[in-house]
Amino acid sequence: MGKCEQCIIKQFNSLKSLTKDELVRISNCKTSYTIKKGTVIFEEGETLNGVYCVKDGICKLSKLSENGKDQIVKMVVKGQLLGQRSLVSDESSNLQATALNDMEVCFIPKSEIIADLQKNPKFSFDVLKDMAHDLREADDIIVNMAQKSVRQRLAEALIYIHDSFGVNPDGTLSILLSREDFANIVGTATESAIRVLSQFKKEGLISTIGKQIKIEDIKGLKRIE
Amino acid sequence: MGKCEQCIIKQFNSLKSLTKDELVRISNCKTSYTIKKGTVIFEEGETLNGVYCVKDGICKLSKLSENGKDQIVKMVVKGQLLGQRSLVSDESSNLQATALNDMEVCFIPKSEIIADLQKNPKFSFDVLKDMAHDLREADDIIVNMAQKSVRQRLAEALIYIHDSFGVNPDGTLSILLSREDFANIVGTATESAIRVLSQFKKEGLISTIGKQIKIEDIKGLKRIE
DNA sequence: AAGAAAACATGACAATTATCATATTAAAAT
DNA sequence: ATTTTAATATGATAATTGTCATGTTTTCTT
Repeated sequence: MGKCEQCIIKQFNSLKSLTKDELVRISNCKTSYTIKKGTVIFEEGETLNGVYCVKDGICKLSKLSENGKDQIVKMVVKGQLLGQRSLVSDESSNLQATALNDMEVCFIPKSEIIADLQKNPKFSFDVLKDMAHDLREADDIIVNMAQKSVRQRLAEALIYIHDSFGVNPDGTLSILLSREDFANIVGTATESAIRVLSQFKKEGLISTIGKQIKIEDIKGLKRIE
Repeated sequence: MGKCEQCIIKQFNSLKSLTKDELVRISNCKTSYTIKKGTVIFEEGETLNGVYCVKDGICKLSKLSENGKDQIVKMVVKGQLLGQRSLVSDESSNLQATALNDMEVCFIPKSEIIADLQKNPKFSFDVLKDMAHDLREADDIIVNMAQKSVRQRLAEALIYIHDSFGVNPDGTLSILLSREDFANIVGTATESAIRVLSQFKKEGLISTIGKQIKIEDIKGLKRIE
């Protein structure tokens, strides 16, 4: 029983519906990679012929807009899959994936898994549930982007990162992002993100230890309007 | 062979993978409705126990934000399904559906179609493809909302409506929206939407016949930065 | 350890967008 | 047909956010 089998089950929780045989076969043809921080894993427009299973590290999924800014749409962490949509659609990727720190991934060729998707209805129904959930999340992001201020969006981004990816033993956010990354998550200028974070600090909502951010008053952040 | 069978095949183009037997059965248990303009078909938080198949008319899918504004996330027209996600997820709807004009719909109970989704792998794979496509579109909207100006977003909304839903014989957009609806699509104040549309008119990019809008210079709209 | 480069920070100002006030016009109701 | 209501329009102003300049700190390189 390969290590990939366990890894894959945890994340893409749809994969729990695969049979043992299916998992073993997939596990056998995986390839492991180490990806260095800052590396572009795949680019916008690139055709993916498989999925990456993230064993360790974090990456961002972003899309370049015409004004040259890179909008971060989603972050993928240890225990999740990268490039799921390539399994289902023949279109090229609409997003770029970039490692935010050193990563360990394993690659599963599309050819290995697509037959399961088409033959195992329970499996594909589970994947469907996953996508429906992603779609719902995307709706929420659209509304936030359209209706909320930079201050609100940044507060929510901090809360989201805190709740979804957790904190280090010292209470700082476990994911270390540059100010530019924060700007690209909330869709604002880097200077604006810096200013708002400074403001949060002055107000005692967050504190910083070097580049690390610690949320001091999560209720206060939630109260921002 | 019921009329619904044809209707359903056209739109949710995933339904093409259903067998004839499956379609006939579904067709038999459908219920037809007439929905008047302005009617709320379902609300945010409501649990849907089926899908609506739009035979005629248009509706908007929107989500109320905390500031009281209603962000339009998607528009559903004749030949499309409404509430697909309820088939797949047990979560309640995150969106509200409101008829933009008088509509003809038929309702298919979830119980009738869910078994097919779980037993017919080709069918559910096709649905999966559809959702992957929707997700890609949602990414694009997020980037637009985050990175583009109101002027750009409104120009793109006009082009989108023009290209996706077509025009009347006199060249006006076939979908008639209020200025407030336009504001809620691009995520801005009603006054701002009105101002930008007036500006477009002054610049000769669009013209108006009453409330109807006609695109006069689509290349000009696309050139807006 | 010193220098170069990148990231962070902040001020000054411009551009964009929201809000409030108030007309004007169009649509609906009686 | 006339009143009432809702939608459209526009000005004035405030608030938010972006851009450019510049300085400081941190990180990386050699």
